[in-house]
Amino acid sequence: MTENAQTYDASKYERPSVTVDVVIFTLQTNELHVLLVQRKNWPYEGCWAIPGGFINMDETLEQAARRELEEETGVRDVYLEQLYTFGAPQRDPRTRVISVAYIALVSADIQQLRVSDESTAVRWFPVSRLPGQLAFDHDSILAIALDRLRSKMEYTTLAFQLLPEVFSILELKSIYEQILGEELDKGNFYRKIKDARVLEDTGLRREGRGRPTVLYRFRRNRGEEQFVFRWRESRVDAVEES
Amino acid sequence: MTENAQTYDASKYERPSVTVDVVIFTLQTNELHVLLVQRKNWPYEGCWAIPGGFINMDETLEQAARRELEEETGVRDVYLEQLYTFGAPQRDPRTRVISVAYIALVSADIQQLRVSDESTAVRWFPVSRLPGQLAFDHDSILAIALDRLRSKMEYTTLAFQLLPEVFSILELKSIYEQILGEELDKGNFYRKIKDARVLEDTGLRREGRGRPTVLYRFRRNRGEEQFVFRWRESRVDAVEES
DNA sequence: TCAATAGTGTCTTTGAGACACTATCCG
DNA sequence: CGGATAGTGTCTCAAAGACACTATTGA
Repeated sequence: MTENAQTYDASKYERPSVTVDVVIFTLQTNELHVLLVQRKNWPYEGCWAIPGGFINMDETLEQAARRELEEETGVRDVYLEQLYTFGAPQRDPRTRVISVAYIALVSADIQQLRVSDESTAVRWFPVSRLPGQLAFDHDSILAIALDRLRSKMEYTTLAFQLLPEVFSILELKSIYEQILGEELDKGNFYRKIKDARVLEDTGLRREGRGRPTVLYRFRRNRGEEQFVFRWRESRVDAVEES
Repeated sequence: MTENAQTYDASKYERPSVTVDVVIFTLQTNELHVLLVQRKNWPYEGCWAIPGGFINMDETLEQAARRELEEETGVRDVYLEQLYTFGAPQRDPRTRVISVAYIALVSADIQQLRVSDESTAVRWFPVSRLPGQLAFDHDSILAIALDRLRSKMEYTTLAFQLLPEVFSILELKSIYEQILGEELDKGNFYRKIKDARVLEDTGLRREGRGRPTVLYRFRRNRGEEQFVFRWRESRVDAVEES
């Protein structure tokens, strides 16, 4: 029988490595994109992968994720949430690596990338056109991240994280459509958003070919006014390790 | 700048320990209970804690969770799902320990416990009457587990995992009430359950003081007939690391 | 005035909740 | 019969969806 955590002698067991991987989403030209890095070394040399790295002994998991995120994109203070922890024994051929995956949502108007020392490239890819198979089990991490994103869109204000500071209601609608992969009724969308009272008129207008657009910003600090978006019935966000 | 995962030299970094903790729920005398073990050694000697242990290098996280579960309860083949990963640097005074927490639901009719070598006791506690403060950050792990359980009850068939093989509709209603902490309307409950077509009449009846009860079993293999329970509007299951 | 885009009103259907009613047993 | 428990029917109200309508601009 295995000894349990209660009489632990720190030096006694072999320890796995622990990494944090961050699936970073953004919206570009009205399409959902994900940030990938191209690996320079074995294993999966040349393959694209989800950015990540080892945790330091003195930081929390979330701090590690924010550090990775900033190293790749220079972005701070964005939405970040823990996704799932992947720990299949052979997922990394070098050694036992347990990876705590996070999702980050980066606003559409921020996009400076930094190629890290050990990658040959960093790029945004539309989620519908990925560059072949990803390294390690990153295909399934990404798939699970997308599921979670879709599922959370339906009952939170997550979508706002992807928009620039100021936007129109139809742009917001378009994000929902992008991510949910389905058309939404314009009238019903207007109604729902207005009823939810999560938007603040900026007084700005944007002129174009037709009638000018009213621009809003997201109303932060709505206090406890918790609110629920709901666009469809289905909701499945159980996650199974493969 | 930290080196990233791509040029990893296995021996180069200090590694954290990784444990799996399993929050095990069951239903006893119509009340939700959780399994706790009493610690024999430093730290938190004498405190109650969520059962858990170190992962082996050759097992998946889920296998480790199932192993722990079986060591404590002798139970196999129960519902198990990953909850969240806790990794604050000082959560364990001995060394850096990252803990992947799971939730397990154990059917009401199975209850043999095994006191592990390193605990002085193992016991079921009603979630409403816990034995003071738990060890480590286990209070917050348990709180998050309860939130998740409540939230998932509202749109999945999770509740069935807590029932014995055969049960009545009113017993099912009572589980929902226990976990959601609120009364449900009998008529509406009947309607919803019937409409959902997740039950199978066993042909059995149970006699008591009044009209006999029809007994059902959960209809497994409903194919793709995914279905949604929904009892209230609210749904918040975001999790923040403290 | 027309094309183009933004935004509103309204009817129908669905489903949740409240609650009163009926059913079947024991004594 | 009456008390006890199981189970059903039905009314109301609110929200979701479909879809037709109006509004405001530039060319």
